[in-house]
Amino acid sequence: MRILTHPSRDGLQIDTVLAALADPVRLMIVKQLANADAAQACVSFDLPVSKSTSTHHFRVLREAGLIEQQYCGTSINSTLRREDLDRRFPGLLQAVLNAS
Amino acid sequence: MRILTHPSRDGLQIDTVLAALADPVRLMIVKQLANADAAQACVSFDLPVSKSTSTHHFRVLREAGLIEQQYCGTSINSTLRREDLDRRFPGLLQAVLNAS
DNA sequence: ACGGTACTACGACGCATTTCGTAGTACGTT
DNA sequence: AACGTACTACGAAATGCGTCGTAGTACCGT
Repeated sequence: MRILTHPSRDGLQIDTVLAALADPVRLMIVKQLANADAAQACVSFDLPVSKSTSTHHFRVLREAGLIEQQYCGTSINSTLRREDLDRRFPGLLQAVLNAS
Repeated sequence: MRILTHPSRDGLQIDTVLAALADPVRLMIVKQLANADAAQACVSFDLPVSKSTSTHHFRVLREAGLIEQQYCGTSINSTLRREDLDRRFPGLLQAVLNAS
């Protein structure tokens, strides 16, 4: 329960990334992260689902390589992997964030 | 069996578009369409699934607004809705096509 | 040590999606 | 009219996904 694994930048797959973004709840998370200046604890997100469902979605995002999560006390701080995403799939993140 | 309905450009939803792109078979179709100079009949696609499954995926793409399909004899010619997509979600299609 | 907070693991349920085969329709050709 | 081609509709099976509750772990504060 101490180490969270993340895929490397070169390991990001377009299929996985698109699938991760294709869920409305996860899209909310990504948008809230994009608008945040600092890292956010999971608990600070405003999501219309239960705690365990949140955990599930954060895990999907992390395993797809969209966010980075690290422990900080009892919390987990999440950040958007902007730079890695922009390098690997230029324009993708911005296009999704601009939408709607 | 004559008229195929397509969503309007303003009716395109980012969730639906991303979900449509998140399937490997459908991504193949989109890529093959992007590389084609002219409209393609469904039969000319090289896909690792059965005929009825192809029909299903083409329908999903059409209903998401990614492709346009029109009857042409016994065939259906499909084209990518590049312009509509670029207007509605600038940069998205290109980013996906560039990936991998 | 105790309690509280933040998150996870697990199992379960319901629903959507992917897949296919079969049967059928529409159209062109002979 | 008869046939072949291209695609669709429908139903069925398998799989996957989103959702949740419960029980549990890890950490911090008192």
